[in-house]
Amino acid sequence: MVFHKRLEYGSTGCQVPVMIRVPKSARGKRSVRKKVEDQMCAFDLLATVAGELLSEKQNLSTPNKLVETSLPGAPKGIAKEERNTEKKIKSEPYDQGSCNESTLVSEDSVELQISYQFAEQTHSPKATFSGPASMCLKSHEFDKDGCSGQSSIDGNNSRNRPPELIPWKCSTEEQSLGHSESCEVDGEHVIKTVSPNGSAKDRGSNRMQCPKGMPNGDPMEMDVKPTAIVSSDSSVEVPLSCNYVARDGTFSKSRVGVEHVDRDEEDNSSGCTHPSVMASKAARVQRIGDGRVRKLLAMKYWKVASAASKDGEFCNTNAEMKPFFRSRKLCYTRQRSQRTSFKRRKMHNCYPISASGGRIKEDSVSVSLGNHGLKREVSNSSATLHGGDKPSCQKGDFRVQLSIKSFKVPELFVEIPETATVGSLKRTVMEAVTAILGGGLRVGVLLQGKKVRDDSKTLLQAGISHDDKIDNLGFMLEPNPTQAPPPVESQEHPHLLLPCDVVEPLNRIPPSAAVTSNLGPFGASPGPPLTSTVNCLESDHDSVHSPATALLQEKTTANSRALVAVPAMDVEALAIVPLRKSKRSELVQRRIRRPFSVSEVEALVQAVEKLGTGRWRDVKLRAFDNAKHRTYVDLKDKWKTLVHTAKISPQQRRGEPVPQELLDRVLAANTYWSQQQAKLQVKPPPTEACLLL
DNA sequence: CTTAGGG
DNA sequence: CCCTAAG
Repeated sequence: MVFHKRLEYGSTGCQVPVMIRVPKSARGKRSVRKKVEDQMCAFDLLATVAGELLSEKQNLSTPNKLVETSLPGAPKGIAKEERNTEKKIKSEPYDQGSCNESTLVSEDSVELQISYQFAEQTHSPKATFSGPASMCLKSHEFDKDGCSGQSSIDGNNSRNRPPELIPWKCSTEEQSLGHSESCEVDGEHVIKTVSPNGSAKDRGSNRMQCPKGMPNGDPMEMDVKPTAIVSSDSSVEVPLSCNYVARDGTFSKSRVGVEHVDRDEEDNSSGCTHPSVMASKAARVQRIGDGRVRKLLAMKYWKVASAASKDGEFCNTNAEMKPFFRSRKLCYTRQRSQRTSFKRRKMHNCYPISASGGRIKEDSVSVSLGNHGLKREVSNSSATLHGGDKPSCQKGDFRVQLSIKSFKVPELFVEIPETATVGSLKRTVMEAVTAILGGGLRVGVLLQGKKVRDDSKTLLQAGISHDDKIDNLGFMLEPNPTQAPPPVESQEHPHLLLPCDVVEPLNRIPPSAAVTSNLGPFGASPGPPLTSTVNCLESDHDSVHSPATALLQEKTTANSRALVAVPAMDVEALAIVPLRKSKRSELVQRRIRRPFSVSEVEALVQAVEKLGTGRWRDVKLRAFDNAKHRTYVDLKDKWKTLVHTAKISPQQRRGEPVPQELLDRVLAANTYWSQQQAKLQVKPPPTEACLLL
C-alpha cells in the first residue's frame, strides 16, 4: 500500500513530493519519521547551502565575492552534510546531466500574492505585514521535479527540469550595490534578496540557485525552459523517491535564517504552536534587507495540525490576501482567480485524508491507502514515477508505503517597498523560502490527530498498518532540535513601516471613484464628494493588525541588526497534516471582524445609491476595490444591516454610530431600488403580453 | 463567480 | 461574518 499523503508544512507553501516506504515491521514511528525526515532533504534543496554560507558570511566582504564563492563552492557544504539516506549524493548537483538522478525542487509553482500595504492585511494570526508593501506568498510550491529517469515522466519536460538546472542570472548591478542579487531562474521564479550585509541566507540561496556550471550565473547559458508555473493547486507533484536526495550534499541542512523558538506547546494535540510562539519565530526568521526590504516569514501555524486541515483557515486567509494591484481589473481578476484557488486548496486539504479511495484530486495527493492493491498515486506525473518503484518493494512482508506527496511550507510574508525592483522582490521571496526550508526540519507523525511520540513502537503497534485506513496518518514538519540553525543576521528595518507611513499614490484612486459624473438617481446625493472617501476606504489603513503581527514586528525590532542565534527547539509548529475531516468549525477560522467605519458606510451608501442593490460586485469595484478585506458579500451584508439599523431606534443601535443622514440615505436608496426591482419584475409580463398579442 | 438569504 | 442554494 501506498500512503500518499500531502504534508503540509504550514498551511501553504512549498510542496515537496516525497515518497517513502517503510516496512510495516519497522521500528515504529521512528522509522517513519526517519524516512520522512530523510525526504525532507528536499527542503534543503531550497535552503541548501544557506547554512554553510552563513558560516562563511563573515568572510565575505562583497557581494560579488559572495557569489563567486558560493557558486563554485557548492560541494563544500555538501560534503559536510551527512545524511544517511538512500539518496545518492551527487558531487555535482548542478551538473545538468544530473537531472536523471536527482530530484530537484523547483519553484514550479509559485503563487505570489502581492498586496501592497494599503491593502488589507491578513487576519490570520501570523499576519505580518505592515510595510510599504507586503507580499504574501500564498502558496509556494516547490515541487520536486522528478528527475529520476526511472519511470516515465510526464512529458512535460519543463516541469521535470530541476530548478538547479535552471539558468539564472545574477544581476551585476544589484550585486554591486550589495543590496540584492537578483537571480532569476528562468526568469520566472526567483528569488533572493541580498542585503548589503550579505546575510548568509542570501548566499545560501545563491549558491543553491546557481548551477555550478555557471559560476557567473549566466542566465543565457542555461536556456532551460522555465519550469512551468503551476498554481499551487495544480502543481504537479512528483514523488521524490530515491533520487531525491541526490543533491544532498548540496542540501545540507541549512537552517538558514530559521530560528527555532523555545518549544512550548509541544504537544498541542494538534501540534500546533501558539500564535505567539509562531510569531516570535517568524520574527526571528525575519530578515531585513538593506533596510529597505523587510521580510517576514510567518509560518502560519497550524493550529490544527490535528484537526482536520485547517484549510478553511487558510482559505480565509488567502481570501484576505488577495493580491492587490493597481490595476483594478487585473486586481479583480486576480482576486477571483485566487479565490478559486482557495477553494481548491480547501478541497485538497480537506480531503486528502479521505483517501481511502485512492486518489483524490488531481493534484492533491492525499493519502492513498489502500490495501494490498496499493493505490498508486493516480495523479499526474507523480503517479507515473511511483509506479516504478513500488512493485519491488512490495514483495513479502507487508509494508506500509508512504508517499508523501508534498509538504507545504507556511505562508510567507514579505514586505518590500513599492519602489523595490521586481528582482529584489524575487530575491526576497526566495530568501523567505530559503529561510523556512533551511531551518532544519524534522518530521513528526500524527495519527488521528495525535502525535505519536513513542518512536520505538512499531508501525503496527502504533496503528499504522498496511491494511488500515491511513487516512488519519499525518506528518508534520517541525524544527529540528538537533540542528541548531546558524545565526541569522537580522537586519532591522530602520523603522517599521506602518501602513500610515506609506504614501498612497494618487493613482490608486479608482477611476470610478474619481468619476462621478454618471450619477444615478442619487447622483446629486448630499454629502461630500465620494472621491476622497472612497480613497480612504480602499486603503487598508483601518485594517486591524493582528496581535501576531504586532508581536512579530516587535520581535523583529528587538533583534534588529543583531546576529541572533537561537537554538533549535522542538517546536511543533510547522506541521500540519490533515487528519480527518473534522468538524468544519475547527477547520475554518473566521475572518476577523472589521466593523465598517463611517467613511466606509458612506462610500457604500453612495455606491448603492448609484448602482442600486443587487449589484454588489459592482459596488465593490466601485467603492471598495482597494479594500481587499471587503468582499461584495460583505458589502451586501453591510447594506442589509444598514437597512436594518436605519429602521430601528437609535437606542437600539450598537457600535459606531452611523450618522442619521447616512441612514436616511440608506433607507431612501433601499426604498428606491426596491421599487425599481419591483418594476422590473412587473414589467416583463406586459411586454410579453404584448408580444403574444 | 455572483446573488440572495438565512444563520 | 459564514454558508449555501441558485443562477
